[in-house]
Amino acid sequence: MDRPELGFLLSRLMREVMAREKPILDAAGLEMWDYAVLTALAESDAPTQAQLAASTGRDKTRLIGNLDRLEARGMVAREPDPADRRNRIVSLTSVGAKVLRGCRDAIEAMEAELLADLDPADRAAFERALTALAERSR
Amino acid sequence: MDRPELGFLLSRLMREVMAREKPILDAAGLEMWDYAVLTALAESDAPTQAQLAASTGRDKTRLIGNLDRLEARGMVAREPDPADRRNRIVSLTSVGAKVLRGCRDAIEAMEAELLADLDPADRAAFERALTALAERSR
DNA sequence: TATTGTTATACTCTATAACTATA
DNA sequence: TATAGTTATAGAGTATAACAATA
Repeated sequence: MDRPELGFLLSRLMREVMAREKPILDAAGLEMWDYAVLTALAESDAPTQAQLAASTGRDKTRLIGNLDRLEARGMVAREPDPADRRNRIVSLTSVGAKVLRGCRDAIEAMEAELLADLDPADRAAFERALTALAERSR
Repeated sequence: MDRPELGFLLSRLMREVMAREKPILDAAGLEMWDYAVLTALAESDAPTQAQLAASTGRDKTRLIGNLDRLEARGMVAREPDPADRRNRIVSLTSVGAKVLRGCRDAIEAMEAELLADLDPADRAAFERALTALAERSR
């Protein structure tokens, strides 16, 4: 039979990674999307919610529920932009940054373990190629 | 900021691959899951539907709709196992094999194009590592 | 009684379209 | 009127549990 396809291999690996991330996020009381939002905000504040939705790939209406929960728990702040009060500037709070840091560390450790058995050269090439390929979907 | 995470990169790439596969499958009138089922059956007939569900990662009840459609279009056959008539042996028909072959060729071409820009050594390492990693999720 | 396949029900997630407040 | 955010509605996808046939 033929070599397995990229989509097949990726979905398999994706399932594995998500399964290993889930207990980490559960422990922090975060959903997968909450985590994606916090990660995006760690890079820089979002000038509008619509922009945050676009940058995370989340639907703008569904993003609201995540922000509501994260704001209620003090992890993000939403403030009206003084220049145009229709916009809400979304930012990470120190609490959010701390929670994010904890998850990120645990996830990095999980990834290191997942990749540990690979030949070091293969591993570097894998990360390089994956980064380059992921760039395409912009 | 930190290096992007595996999950982030994988989901990005996954989205790109799926976007590129969609028009190919649309042209054949197949859903993503139909294609996964045909692919699994190409390797070998499924002795039971439950087993086919397990091997494709699909829910056993939702598999039924896919099989209904594929059977109606003559792409798969369901016959009761003479040894235990509760079981349905699912097999690929010649029509199904032909449709599958067409999609597979188109998808392989799409993948080749997607990977074309990579350094050849990186590409080989990427495929090797991805295959090894996907193996873990069994 | 236990198991395979099927159907039915409820639940979650997603997408679309109204609504409000600002401009 | 146009846009950002919100809410409400409808649709697709998923999971769970009941059902029929066979063992």
